[in-house]
Amino acid sequence: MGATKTDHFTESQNELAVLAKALGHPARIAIMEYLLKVDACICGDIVNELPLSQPTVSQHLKELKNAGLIKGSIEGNSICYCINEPGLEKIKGFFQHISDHLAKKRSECC
Amino acid sequence: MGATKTDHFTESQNELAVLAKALGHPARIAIMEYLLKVDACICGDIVNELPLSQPTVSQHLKELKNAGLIKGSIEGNSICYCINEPGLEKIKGFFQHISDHLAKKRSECC
DNA sequence: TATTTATATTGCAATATTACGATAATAATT
DNA sequence: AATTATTATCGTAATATTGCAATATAAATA
Repeated sequence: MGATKTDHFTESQNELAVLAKALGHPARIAIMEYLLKVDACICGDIVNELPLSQPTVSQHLKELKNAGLIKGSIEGNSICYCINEPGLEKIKGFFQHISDHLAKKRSECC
Repeated sequence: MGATKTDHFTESQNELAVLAKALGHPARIAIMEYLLKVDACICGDIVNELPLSQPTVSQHLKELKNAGLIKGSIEGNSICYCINEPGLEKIKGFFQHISDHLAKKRSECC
């Protein structure tokens, strides 16, 4: 055991879980916030912003990229990272949906 | 190693990471969706809805509760679970914030 | 072409997560 | 009081994640 039973859940559920999981680490939240703060593509000084080694940061960036939350394009000998909107909209939509639903039904529960 | 360096990040970053991590499993997404679908407190048939054993589901419910995404109150000999709005609003706010910010700056990036 | 700069990959140790059988705990019912 | 129903906890095996040193890769520059 130890492996998630992904094939027992819907594609949508797995997809949302992948997105949420990618954000389930403070370093990756910090990366997203930093990319947002600088208001543009940022070419690699993310390592200086975080209290983690270069290989570790690189790994976190890879996970965010795999999940579709950021994208990186080669820019000379450095890499330009920025937020990938479609991925973000997908997970935002999930919370919006829940929130809208709750607004209608608030009184019935607990 | 293997332990997250939580003390190197802000409280807000850690808090968001905890919420996102709690949703980083398809079973826990499925639980949230189910609680939403039934429109009310649900007394324990979550186990029947999921392709997982009772102890495993109980563990997932505990994680969602610890993260503040659901709440459970004792109702006779069963337990009434439902979505905890404040936790949900917190993580929704994070995505809303990013989304709003991106809407303004879209043209500058990538 | 050698060197520097920037990022990725590999390998490994420490720790965390996932899943479930067995069992415990609690309250309702008989 | 014994039984049943419902949920939680313990113990444990399998797998995943986290973090970093060492190393590799790739592009710019001297």
